Amino acid sequence: MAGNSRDESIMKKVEDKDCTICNDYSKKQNCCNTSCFVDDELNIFKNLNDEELNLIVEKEQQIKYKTGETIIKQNTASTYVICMKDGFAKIFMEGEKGKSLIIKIIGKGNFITGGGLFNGNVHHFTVSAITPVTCCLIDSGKLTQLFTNNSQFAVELLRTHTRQNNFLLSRMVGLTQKYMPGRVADTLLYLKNEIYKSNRFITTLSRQELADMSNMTKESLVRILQQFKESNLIKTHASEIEILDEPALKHVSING
Amino acid sequence: MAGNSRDESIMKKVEDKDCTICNDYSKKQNCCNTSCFVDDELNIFKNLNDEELNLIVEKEQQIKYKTGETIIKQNTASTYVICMKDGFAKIFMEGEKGKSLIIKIIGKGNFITGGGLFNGNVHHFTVSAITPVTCCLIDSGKLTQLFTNNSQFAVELLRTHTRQNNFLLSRMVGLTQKYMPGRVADTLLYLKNEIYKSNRFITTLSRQELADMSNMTKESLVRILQQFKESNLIKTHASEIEILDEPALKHVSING
DNA sequence: CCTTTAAATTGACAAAGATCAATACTTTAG
DNA sequence: CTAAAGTATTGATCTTTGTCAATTTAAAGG
Repeated sequence: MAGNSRDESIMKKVEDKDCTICNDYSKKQNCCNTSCFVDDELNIFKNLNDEELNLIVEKEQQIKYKTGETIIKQNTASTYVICMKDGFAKIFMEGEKGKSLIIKIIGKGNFITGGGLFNGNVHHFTVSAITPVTCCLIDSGKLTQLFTNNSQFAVELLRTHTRQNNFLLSRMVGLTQKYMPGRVADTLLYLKNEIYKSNRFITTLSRQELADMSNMTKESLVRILQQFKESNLIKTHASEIEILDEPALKHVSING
Repeated sequence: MAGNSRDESIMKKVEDKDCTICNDYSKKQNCCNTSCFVDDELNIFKNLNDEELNLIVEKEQQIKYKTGETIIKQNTASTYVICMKDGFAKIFMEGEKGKSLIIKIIGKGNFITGGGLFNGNVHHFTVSAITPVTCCLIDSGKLTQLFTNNSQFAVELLRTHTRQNNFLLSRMVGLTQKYMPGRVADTLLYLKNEIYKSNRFITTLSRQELADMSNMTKESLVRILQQFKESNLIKTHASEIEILDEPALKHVSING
């Protein structure tokens, strides 16, 4: 969780440059711009025209967070929709007794709208950076303006929310009905397929965080990883994890 | 789960009448009509004008289900939004190994849109009647039409979805981070405050179903109820449950 | 390179919760 | 009213998972 001074110094360097987009020398950070939005199926802004896109990013700056910094704090209100431009963050809920439950990891191109859009704007989760993060904060008031003229945009937002809903439902069943090995298998497959997109990856997630994703203690998580290693399902060296036998992990996920 | 023949006979009688709304004697069931929608804050149709409301209910009939009948089956596609007109239903997920997790109970005035609205229309949960149910099935294609002209309606739908999202998040934390007494307390408080709206209620939910709401076995649920009775938090006679000490139950919910 | 601190791992033990089996109620069907 | 079937309750026992303490490994700062 502690700040990382090497990352920090690199960031400072970047921040010291003037805005490369608008060339306003009074600005020490890049502005947001339409390139902030990855051009994929999940982009809620994909149906907007240039004029609409510009309305959204107008006057917004990119914000940078260091590893461990809180981007959104649970139970506080904010009127931002966040678009991740670079880096990874964890979305998690802080329960009583200091326990955390990590709902998902977000990366480049992902949006965070879940909180209380049109609904009091209170966020029911905390978002914090697990690597240095660059993101755009878009005032959600601007979204409302778009609704009037562009119903396709509303459909897109609704689609995002039903998708999120279904994700939460399947996660809920997984967390409540599977034994520990099944839940750890799910976490590993999620990281491989959704986040790092590689069989072998170096993660900045600690064992405690992997445990928070799998709803168990760090000790239990370590023991399950150990079992997986002994069965040759995975290989690990400190923060590097390699999936050796995905079919077997899937089998554990379903039957474990 | 088995059908209830007394309920059935009553329903048959109702079904044999002609439509009391449109007086079309060829119809053996009531049509849907604008009175299907309860006039409260959660009504997603509250901002529609008469013309729009009529578009929605036009040609739709009320459908009746018997206790135990399946209204929506998990992993099937349907293009309906369901509006509950009478009775109660449970929304639950069927996991592997035959285990069920009841997400919530719905009653008069509630809508079911969660599934895959604008998103493939596949429902990720099963809905089944826990009492005789009357509901309207509204073709979701009609909703799309409304978007073009009424952006306020889109906002309303989004609001429903963010609310559902936040509900799922808090339920997820409750189910994963609380001990059994806390989870049972949550279930009882939910039934009292959200469903039956009375300290004393007779429920058609079996102990198994109460357990499915609390993520535990029926035996464990019974034991916790027994403890609550011994501590004078509740009183039970078969299917009747009475909350005697709500503050204490809330205390168990938070600290249990 | 060494010191200090944090993170990861391991083992022994305790607690929470599930399973299994037996018994007691309730409800339904005749 | 009574038998049969389903549901609820209880106790004994086993499994899963968490807790605590000790040890090892890795990382950060000088």
